[in-house]
Amino acid sequence: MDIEARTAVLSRSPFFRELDPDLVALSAREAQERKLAKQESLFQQGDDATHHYVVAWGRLRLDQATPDGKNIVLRFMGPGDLVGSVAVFRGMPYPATPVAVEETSVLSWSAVRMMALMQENPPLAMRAMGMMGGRIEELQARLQEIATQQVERRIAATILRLAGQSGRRTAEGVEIPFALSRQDLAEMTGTTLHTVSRTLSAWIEEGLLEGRRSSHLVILRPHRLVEIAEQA
Amino acid sequence: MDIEARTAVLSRSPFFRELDPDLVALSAREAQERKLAKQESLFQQGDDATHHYVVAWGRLRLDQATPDGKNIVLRFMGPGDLVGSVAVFRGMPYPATPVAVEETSVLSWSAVRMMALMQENPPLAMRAMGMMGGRIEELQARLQEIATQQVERRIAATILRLAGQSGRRTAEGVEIPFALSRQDLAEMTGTTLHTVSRTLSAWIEEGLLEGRRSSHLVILRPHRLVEIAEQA
DNA sequence: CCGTGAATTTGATCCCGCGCAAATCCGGAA
DNA sequence: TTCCGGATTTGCGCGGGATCAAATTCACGG
Repeated sequence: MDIEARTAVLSRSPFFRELDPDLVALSAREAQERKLAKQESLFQQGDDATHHYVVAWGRLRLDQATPDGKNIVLRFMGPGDLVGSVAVFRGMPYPATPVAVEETSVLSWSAVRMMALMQENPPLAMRAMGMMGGRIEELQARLQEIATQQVERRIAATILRLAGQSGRRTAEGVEIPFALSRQDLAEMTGTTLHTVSRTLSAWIEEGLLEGRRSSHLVILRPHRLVEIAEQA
Repeated sequence: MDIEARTAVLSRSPFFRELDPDLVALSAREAQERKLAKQESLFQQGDDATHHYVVAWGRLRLDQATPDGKNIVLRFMGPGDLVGSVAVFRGMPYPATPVAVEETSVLSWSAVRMMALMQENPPLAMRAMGMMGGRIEELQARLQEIATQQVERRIAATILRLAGQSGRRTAEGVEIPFALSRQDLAEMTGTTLHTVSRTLSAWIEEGLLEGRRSSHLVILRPHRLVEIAEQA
């Protein structure tokens, strides 16, 4: 990817968007690019946090392994999303593993270099805080869901959240544009793939969704899904 | 509270600790103090986020109301903790309500003033990011617990987390130095007060804990509690 | 010191969703 | 085209915790 392409990617990312063009250009020039094959990890949970990354294109799934061998999906990340920064700012090892769910390209900067960029460009630091704040609010919302709502509502809310973050409007409805397994949804909602499968089957039956087997999910009746997510 | 007392409070807070003394003194001088009676709220969920706060003394419980009238406890905050900043950085309304569980004093700064302080003092901005990162990791850990572990383990983990954040070593064990109801624990762990009550009763019976009724909880055998939290 | 009410404890029952098992269905490799 | 393996679907029975109920027990105001 040449510098222009990188600059274009960065200026579209929520992190650099509308910041000083010189800063964006400089950052694009200094970034290292890395490509990941499907299934490949950007780094491993527990590794020292040495770099900040921004997804250029593709899709990552952020997995957290539990001490007892289970796994939960913290989130999916696409173009423009910031990866690894939380750990770098804390000076702690990465708390999760980002895995490419399709071929993916990321740009990276070393911790020290990004620190310097932020110190020289306070607006960049403000952006980083805004993004971390967004992550906190998302996590709080999910915690609230899982703590108070039944499985069906959580699955609906999770699908809607994914649609809001990455959904693409198509002729039939809103498509979630990447492979999302029943297992993934189970690990995002704190349930089992069995329950997710049963729930989605019912919804597909009902004409609410489309996406049997491994095709991408398409929400045919978003409003109805919102009703399920909010049902009193 | 006079300037010296404020300065002392701030220099002990994780937010200002070991930063430039002039900055700490300036911040202390500019802060507004506000006292809250027991049960009083600092602000309401949904209010515009206009100020950053640091707890000087006392204790706040951060509550999040769900759309369907339930409530969850996001965390407890004590001296040195930062309140409200997440929302201010996002430019969104406060997502939760901090309620004083005992008489409490907070220091505050307007959003613009704090922004200026951070832009002039990058290390302060870095601190803020570190603290937000800590919040993110805590939320991720809780999400993992609630998504994968049984209630008993979650309650144990929650008590241990509170002990780690605010616990005081006493002759008998580790005390959680504020009123923490069964209901509070239930709203932190995603269960009901009934289940919490049963679980704690068993632990008290077993000599693991102390704190029937509304006295403060004391962990008599922390190691045993860790075992429960980590039981395979 | 007593009465009142909220917090806690405890009991009994029910049911959502998990665990286990098995069948089925594709996607892709050869 | 066929075969293989992982993903998905579906059935069934049990159990952890929720729900519904009620009894206790303190803290506290008067």
